[in-house]
This record gives sequence, C-alpha cells and structure tokens, in this order.
Amino acid sequence: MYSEHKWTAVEKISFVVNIIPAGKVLPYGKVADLAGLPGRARYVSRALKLAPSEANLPWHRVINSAGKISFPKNSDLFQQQTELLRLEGIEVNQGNISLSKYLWQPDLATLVMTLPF
DNA sequence: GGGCGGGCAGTCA
DNA sequence: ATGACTGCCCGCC
Repeated sequence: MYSEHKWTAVEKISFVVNIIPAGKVLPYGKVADLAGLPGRARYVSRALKLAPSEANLPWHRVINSAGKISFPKNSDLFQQQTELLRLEGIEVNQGNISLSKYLWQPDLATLVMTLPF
C-alpha cells in the first residue's frame, strides 16, 4: 500500500537516528545525508535539540565529523553523552571517539529498503 | 503576517 | 588549527 504521508525533515532525521545501532556512532552530516537532506548537518543538531524526550532518540550516537562530542567539555550534556556511549561499549577519551572503530557503515542496499522515504 | 538579523549539538578547505 | 561558509529556526521590529 502506498502511503501519502509526507515526511517532514524532523521525521526523517528522527528515523535515521533511531536506526543507528547501539555501539556505533554517526556524524551529523551523515545523518543528514541518509535522511535525504545533504548539507543540512546543522539542522540535524537543531532537530535533536527540539525533539521531544518522549521520542527516546539515541541522540548520543550522533557526533561531529571530527569524531568528537560536540559539547563543551564541562557541560552536563558532554558528561551524559560520554556515559551513554560508554554504556554501549564505546571508548571515549576527552570527548574523542575512534571513527575507524565505531563509525556506523550501513549496507546501503539494505538501508534503501529500510527507509520509508 | 512578512522581512531581517543573530545564533547554532556542523563541515570543509 | 583557523576561518569561511552553510541552512534554517526564532525573536524582534
């Protein structure tokens, strides 16, 4: 059955963030790409900030393209994100995460069939 | 409402 | 590492 539903940018972003597996991370820019919104990395951060907590998004799995946590080192959010990532077995040193170890590299063919948009 | 300016959990050269 | 550039939301005329 076709759905007439029009996916909003926020919905697409939420969807992509939701399918990042535990123990993996994805940069803002990649999230935007997979959501079909190339060049809109900043909008991803904005969307995450505005997303209702009830959505239970694994926001902590989104980091910047340099492989770092995008919060000031003394902030609560920085601490939270560090802890959440460690709970999933990801090594975090001073906000740095090894992309070569933890970058999510989805099989694109599978992904295309997974995304509803 | 419409328009403009500032700010941002980013990215790339 | 630094700076230029971006897309878009939000608050204020």
